[in-house]
Amino acid sequence: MSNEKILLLDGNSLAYRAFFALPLLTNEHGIHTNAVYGFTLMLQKIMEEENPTHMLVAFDAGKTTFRHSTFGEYKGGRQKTPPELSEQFPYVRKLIDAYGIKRYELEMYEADDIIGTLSKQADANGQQVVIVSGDKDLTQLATENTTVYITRKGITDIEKYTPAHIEEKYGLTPLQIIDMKGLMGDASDNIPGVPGVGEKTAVKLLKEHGSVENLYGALDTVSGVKLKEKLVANEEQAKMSKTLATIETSAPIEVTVDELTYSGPNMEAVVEIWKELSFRTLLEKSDFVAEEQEMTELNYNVLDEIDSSILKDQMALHLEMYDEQYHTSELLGIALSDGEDSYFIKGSTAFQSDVFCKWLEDDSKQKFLSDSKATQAVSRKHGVSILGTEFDLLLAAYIVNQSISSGDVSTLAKEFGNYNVWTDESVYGKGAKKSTPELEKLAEHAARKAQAIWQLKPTLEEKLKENEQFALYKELELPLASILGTMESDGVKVDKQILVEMGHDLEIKLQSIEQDIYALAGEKFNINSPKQLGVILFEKIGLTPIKKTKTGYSTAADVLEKLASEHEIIEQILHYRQLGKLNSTYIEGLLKEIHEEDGKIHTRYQQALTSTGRLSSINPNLQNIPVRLEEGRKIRKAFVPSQPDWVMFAADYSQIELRVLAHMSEDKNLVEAFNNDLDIHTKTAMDVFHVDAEDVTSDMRRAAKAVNFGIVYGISDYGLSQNLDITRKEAATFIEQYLNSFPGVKEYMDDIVRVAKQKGFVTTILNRRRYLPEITSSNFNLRSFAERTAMNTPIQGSAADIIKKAMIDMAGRLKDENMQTKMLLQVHDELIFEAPPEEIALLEKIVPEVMDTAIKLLVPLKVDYAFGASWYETK
DNA sequence: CTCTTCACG
DNA sequence: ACGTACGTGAAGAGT
Repeated sequence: MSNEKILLLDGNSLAYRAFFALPLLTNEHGIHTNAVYGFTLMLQKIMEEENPTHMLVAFDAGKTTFRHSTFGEYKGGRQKTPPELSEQFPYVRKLIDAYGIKRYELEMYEADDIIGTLSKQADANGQQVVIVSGDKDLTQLATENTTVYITRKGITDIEKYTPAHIEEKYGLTPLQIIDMKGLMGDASDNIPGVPGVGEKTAVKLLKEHGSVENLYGALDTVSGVKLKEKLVANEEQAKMSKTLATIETSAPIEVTVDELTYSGPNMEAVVEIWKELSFRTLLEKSDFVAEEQEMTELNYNVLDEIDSSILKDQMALHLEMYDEQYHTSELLGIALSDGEDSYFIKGSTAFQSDVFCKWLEDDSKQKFLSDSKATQAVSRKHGVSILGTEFDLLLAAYIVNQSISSGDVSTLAKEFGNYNVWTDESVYGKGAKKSTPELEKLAEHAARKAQAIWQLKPTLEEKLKENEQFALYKELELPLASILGTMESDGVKVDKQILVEMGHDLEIKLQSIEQDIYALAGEKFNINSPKQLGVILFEKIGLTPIKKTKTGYSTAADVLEKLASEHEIIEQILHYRQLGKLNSTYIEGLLKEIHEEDGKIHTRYQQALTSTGRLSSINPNLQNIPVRLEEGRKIRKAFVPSQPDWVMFAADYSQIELRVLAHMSEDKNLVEAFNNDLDIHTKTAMDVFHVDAEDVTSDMRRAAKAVNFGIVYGISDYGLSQNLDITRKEAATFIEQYLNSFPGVKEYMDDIVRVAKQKGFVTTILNRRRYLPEITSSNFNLRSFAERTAMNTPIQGSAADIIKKAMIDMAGRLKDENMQTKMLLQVHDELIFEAPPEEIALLEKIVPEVMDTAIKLLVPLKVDYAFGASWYETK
């Protein structure tokens, strides 16, 4: 008996298992990773448990095997390997190589046969063998020395087949498993067996007769007329099936067991693959990486004051805040790093140093930051404007890959291969347990961030240049960050009194509607609870549910509107909802956000969040202040200029997305329509309905408008039918008519999807990217969604590029003209300013001019503007 | 912490 | 046949 242990793995079978057991995961480049990930987990677990001295992973080679000459339809009718899995096999092989494990495949033979041949050899040598597969056929190889592990549900749950276990489970010997397969067949390999004989019958027959051959030698003794008939009719097939199910144990392989020695992984190579595939959990858990992390030396000093000698011409700078809301958060300290040495200065003491403040304001001293907008905003709060922002890790990372999961330095650093930063959560804790750590810990945490920012600059800049996105980052996003920071810091004045009064009115109305609803329902309930409301409407009152959600009846507005004629309670509920929303989100919500000191609201723009390149606005969201309904629109009366007699000035792009579409598709009809400044919805209606301009009814224009929206969103007949409340067929006709009238648009849409499939991403006018891994998915839903996104993102994203460029130009122009006017808000296609009255005339000239010429398109851009005493009046 | 609803472009 | 319009954030309910 040898103390060697041979581990033989069925590579194809395990990769398949992993693939179907785990959800489809992808890395940032859209490569699917779930099979590789699952395979890795299996490998890790089994090696840890078994401690093998020899290892081999066997693969199937090619499509045909010697079994096909016995039976042409062997494995016939099998579904093609999904492309999401096929693309992962090269990585599985690379991974096995990195682990230092031998792998083998052989023309005309399956992985089973390689494993069978080797296990027989090893068995003869008296070596211990463990076979791992997801395929139960392999259990025929079990012997006293050989155990067969078959994966059960999931990826790490395993059933161990020894001869004893097989005896217990089926009452058969391992070799009789072959006979069992011969009789019952195997649907997945298309092995026919004897029709009508399943596992139960097969086992019973084999217990009596021992083997297929013996059974057919003694057919007379088989009880049951039907069964006997079936056996007689399928004798040839049964014998052939047995042959097919038999694993070859003397395949002409060119490796021997002795060559399979396993001497441990090359962890560096393994980690390299993990990084490439973004296996974050494994990387974090890995001792190797942890060691690597420990090995990194960090020279950092905690300073009480700043000495001019530490301030270099280039430095990474990080302001450590207690929480994300940097407008109000406590400043915990400042970290600096020059790549060699790092420093930490507690609290805001650094800002008391003249040397430091001068350094910050010196344009020739380059600062490397992460989230320059936040850094500058906090510094501004301490009376210092940072100049010389040379690098912003957050923005660079976002441009390289829009799907970065979070903005903290640790996450960003990990994303690009730097594991030397602790997560904020591990330092501060989370939820109620969140607290500031002791000084040393805090200092090292912040210093590590500064050092990582320093180290990552070259990596990120190289990637940006490689992708031809350096200009987008350096000339658009980076300068925009400063402008947004100023807008945030300036804030917008909100008249508290107006909101409070509106709130009182709303409360009174709400109470009255509430009473009406209770009376109509015959009982009190929580109107804000869709669950309780559903019970009242669809069970108590007996209305017909139109739509369901995962959790019950849908009570969404579009559903209720269809029921409005059925019962008068519906109208009341819709009104209650509308007013309730105004009161809770906009009155109470906004009141909570007004800063005591200045009576202003300071939203935060998230510049590295959306997948299209738009901004988003939080705490509070000022990009969704009501406008469509008059009752809500009144909220805008509370948004007023910060100085007496000043006015609010708002300018918006008209139809920017359709103009972008005209530009990108170069559709003649659409380009001409904009060049002639036609009403685009009326023009669309004329083409879709084949009527003259004067015969376009308001309904036709409304439908045309919906079609235009649909085109921008990535058209689908279903979506349009829902929006217009028409049948899918009618919607499909509209779309067809549209695409006939605008053939360039159709061509563009087809092209963009094709390009997305080929490259894996789509781009905007300024070369912003969005990766769309799911566009090649075999899942219809995922694929369709990605296709619509491919059509929409270049349009929405290019529109975002344009207004961002306009904001930079606008800020420059206001400065050049020495104006007092302040840019306050951006709402995707509009800019809101506050201005002294004497500057209005100039604004009327320069705002449209600057916005129109931000980026030159094939068609003109059009800007509408208005001004008044409050945001409400800018219409 | 997820789901539903609803506000905006 | 599949079952969806694109992009966001906030509030309230209920697990």
